Amino acid sequence: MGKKISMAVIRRLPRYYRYLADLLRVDIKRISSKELSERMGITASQIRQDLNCFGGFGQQGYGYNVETLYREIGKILGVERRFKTIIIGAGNMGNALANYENFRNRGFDLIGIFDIDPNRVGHIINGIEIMHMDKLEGFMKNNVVDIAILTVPSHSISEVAEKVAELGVKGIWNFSPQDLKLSHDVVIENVHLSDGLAVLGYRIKEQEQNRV
Amino acid sequence: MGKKISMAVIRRLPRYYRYLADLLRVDIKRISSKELSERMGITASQIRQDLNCFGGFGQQGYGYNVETLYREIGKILGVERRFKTIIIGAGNMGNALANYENFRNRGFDLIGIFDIDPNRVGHIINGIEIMHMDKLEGFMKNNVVDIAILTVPSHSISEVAEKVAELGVKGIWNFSPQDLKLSHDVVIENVHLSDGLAVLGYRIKEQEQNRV
DNA sequence: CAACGCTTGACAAAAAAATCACAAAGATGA
DNA sequence: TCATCTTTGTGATTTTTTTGTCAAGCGTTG
Repeated sequence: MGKKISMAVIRRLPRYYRYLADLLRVDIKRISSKELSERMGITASQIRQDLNCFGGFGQQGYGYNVETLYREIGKILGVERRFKTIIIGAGNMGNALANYENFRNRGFDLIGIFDIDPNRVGHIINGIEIMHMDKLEGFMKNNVVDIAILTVPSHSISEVAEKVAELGVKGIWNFSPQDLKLSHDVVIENVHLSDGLAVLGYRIKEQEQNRV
Repeated sequence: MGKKISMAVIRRLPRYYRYLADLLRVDIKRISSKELSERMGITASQIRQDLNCFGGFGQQGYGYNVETLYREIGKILGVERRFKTIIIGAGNMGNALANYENFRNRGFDLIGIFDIDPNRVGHIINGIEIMHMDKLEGFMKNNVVDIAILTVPSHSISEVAEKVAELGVKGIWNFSPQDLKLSHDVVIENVHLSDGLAVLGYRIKEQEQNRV
């Protein structure tokens, strides 16, 4: 296993995974890179090359078996593994994420929700009671927590991130507009929703100009 | 204006914009590509090349004037322009987005929220009353709507998207896990939150293996 | 005001990513 | 069974993106 796979490929995998799930749902058993490429709007060549990074799942003259391919990509992404997950920050975004059913299907088990606001503590979201931040340390010493989803205000993001990192979290999903960088070797995914919106604005502006 | 700017560059602009806002906040007047590169964790060369796509904002021996650069990037992204925006789907995610104050600062004015659920209609989010989907068409004929944020369930996403496209929306910000593709020339940004989470899972798995 | 140091903008080089093209192998059908 | 058709996997090629380099220009200092 010498060759390392580029992030560009990895970031496409969830998309393949989604499309394959769609195919399974409508009971399509096999798919060629060509047909998949048409559905996804990328080149067949790219699909073949991407999938080949992980081994030859396809068969000449036949294509790919949808179920096998789905399972294999799932394995690569780690869907078979369960990640114990907590949410810190039970505001609107925390709420929305806590209620997002898809996460469980993808291997992420929500086991705790924390907030600093006493008015929120005690409320139940999606079957889980919101705990006060004071309880975080104790909770994390009694439970293995793999991932912390941070939906706290910008001004406290780095403090909270440091804390969960020290307490042994393996990954952080950061929803604050502030980029996170930690000394610990914790994997971080920054989301930055509004960046996407800004790009949307740019593209609209550009299209309006081009139409003239 | 012959040369076209690559998406790779565009997608970095909001990040520059954020960092510059941070600098302004702490009253830093000037910044060199070298120092900015250290803060952002990218190469100085890339920063200079990116910024140069839009014209020479910098000055030899001095660096970049933070405020000027901030304003210029804002202009490129279209922050000075206002986008009239509606949200369709007042569930948890729609709620979270409706309450996200940052949007207004970035040029996006929320002027309407719609939902199909009669129990939600009439409630007020962030000063705006949720209207029933039946009212959408009338609303869009009486108001210019630039952007529709779609936080509806997957099964109705394409129907709703088609509708707002026909009614003249210029951009769609799609939060459903389903990729959107329309015939109309509407600009679409798909979000796919859970893709990011899946990548986080992959990276954690990978790091665990490498540590062995 | 001259000399020095810093930093940009531009171009060149390198690296990474995407695409092309085709031999090889399995599927299909007569 | 055999010929034909389809489609993969892969090395070569092209394109895109990132990084490196340096002359030229500006600011700063004495």
